[in-house]
Amino acid sequence: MGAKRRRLEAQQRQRQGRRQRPPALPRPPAEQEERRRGGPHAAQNRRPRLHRQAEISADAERQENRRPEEQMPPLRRQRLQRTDQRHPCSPRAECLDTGTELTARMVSERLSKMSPSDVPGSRGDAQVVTRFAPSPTGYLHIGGARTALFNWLYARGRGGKFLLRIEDTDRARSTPEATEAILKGLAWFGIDWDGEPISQFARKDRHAEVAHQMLARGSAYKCFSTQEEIEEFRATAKAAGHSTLFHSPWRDADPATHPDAPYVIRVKAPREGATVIEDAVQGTVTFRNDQLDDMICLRSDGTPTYMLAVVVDDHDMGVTQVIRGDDHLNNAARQTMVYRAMGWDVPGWAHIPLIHGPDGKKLSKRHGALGLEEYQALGYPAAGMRNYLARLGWSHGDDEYFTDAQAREWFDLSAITRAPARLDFKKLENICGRHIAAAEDAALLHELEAYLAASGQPALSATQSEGLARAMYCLKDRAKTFPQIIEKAHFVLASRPLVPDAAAEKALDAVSRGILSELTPQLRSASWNRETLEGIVAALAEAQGMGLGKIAGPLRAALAGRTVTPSIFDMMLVLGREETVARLIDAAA
RNA sequence: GGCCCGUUCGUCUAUCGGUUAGGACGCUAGGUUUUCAACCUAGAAAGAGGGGUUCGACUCCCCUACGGGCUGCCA
Repeated sequence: MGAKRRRLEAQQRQRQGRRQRPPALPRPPAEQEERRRGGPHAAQNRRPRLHRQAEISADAERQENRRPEEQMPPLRRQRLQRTDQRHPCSPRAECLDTGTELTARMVSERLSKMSPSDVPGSRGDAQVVTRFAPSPTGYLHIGGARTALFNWLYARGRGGKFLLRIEDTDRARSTPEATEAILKGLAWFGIDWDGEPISQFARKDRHAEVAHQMLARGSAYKCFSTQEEIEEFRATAKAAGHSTLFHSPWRDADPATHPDAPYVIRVKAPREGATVIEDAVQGTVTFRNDQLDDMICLRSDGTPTYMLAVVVDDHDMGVTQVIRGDDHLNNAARQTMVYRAMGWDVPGWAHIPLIHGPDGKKLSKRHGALGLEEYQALGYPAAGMRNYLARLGWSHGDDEYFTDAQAREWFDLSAITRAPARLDFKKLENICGRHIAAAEDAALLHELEAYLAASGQPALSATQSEGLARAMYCLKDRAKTFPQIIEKAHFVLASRPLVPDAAAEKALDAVSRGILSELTPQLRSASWNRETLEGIVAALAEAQGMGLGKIAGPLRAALAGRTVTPSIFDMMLVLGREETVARLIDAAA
């Protein structure tokens, strides 16, 4: 309920933010800076904040949140991770030791080794910087593709930068193949990114460095509690019906009492007050700090946790808006603690709802296509996918069909819906059909050839390709997908002698064949243009005392060997006199 | 258990307290038509439930129900 209102407020704020950069209300320096940099958030909320702040503890006041990460396959990803992850045999340390070669080869090492300030989009510029941060553990999920699209549209529509970061810190599940699949998927989708993709794993030393800086600043501490102790605590708390948030006994311990044992570094989170997330999509979301625990930043093996890595990377990359799945909304509050601990500006947040299957349930394998490449293999054009996906969960008035340029111009975080949307293949097809009809013939042919390759079908011969190019004009306005173009293009892809399918066979009965043979001599001497051909066929129909429809059926069957084709006149024009006559003779025989 | 988010036609959505609740996809019925697609006309189709606030709530507040997320030395 309050949602809508919040959204409206956010919109207003956003509008203001865009017009008048500097925030209207007084905010802490850090926030102002952030607002100046970012678009949306910038404005985001501010209004309720004043009151709230009064009741929030001093250090909780500048909370905002932000942070990125994430990526995509929100839906089932969690499940997979959970199961995989809890696997007893996935000790991170081991993976780290032996997994070096797992680093995706497509992820530039050079970049990975750059110092933070060399990373594209580094602070300083006032421009918008967004990023897409997928985990290379599989294909590019359709939901992830949409997240990438939103980030891309937002940045590109504002002259900003769109970066790509591969979250490959899970050495056991990350593979170079998956990274490649993701990059390829994005390339097909038509989304380009600035600079080289960044490997999160390659930045682990920087993450550790930040963890130690927090330690030095006193905003983090060493915790020597063992996992067994923590588990035991949780079990007991749960049994007693209490909160399972773990409060480390080492939080305020005297360093002199520190044992010589493995430890993790935890953020010293505020325990009073609240952390407020100003989200461009979700509105103002408040979390009581006593609901947040001292999350671990650095594991006992010295590797960073996702919560830390994501914040450090987004900060170093200069990300101004974090647009990700709403399954991370809670994380935003926790990640905010790291930003505050380091004294960094919190980016603008935008947690978008996930995509559900046609039945309203979380998208899963039983819904069919999950990976973007599957959609390519199914024959949907990329432009149509972009349009459809952009419109799913986001709207711009009554506009349903639009170009990339319009999407970039119109896209706005405040117009994103907060409820999850379902995939509707009928509408997807409708939109795709419009894009195919509007596409240029040559471009369509290229994409169609890519479709054939992606779906494992044989490539076109030079003759077929040439024929398709000539026929495209009469194929594209009656097909919604590439398979449909192929179907209707059978007349130009097949060569004599044509083998009619059952339906076409039926149309070529004895009577029909007789009529066709009367047509042949007339066509031999006709001038080959539409008017003449239409006149000849119409005259023949009249002479036979039948309508054009009666004669078009057999003619269609003879020319294409199919019953679903372009107009018979278009086929004759594309095929030419010689081929047309030859096919009629074949059929009449 | 605790915290957070969500809920308008079948689906995607519009709606900034006052509308006959609009559009699109899909569907139904007609029309056009050389098949398919397209196109034209018409139609069916929605505010989860309950309390408030208000002259007036889809819009604001609360509760309930249902759905989702988080609650890890996962990301």
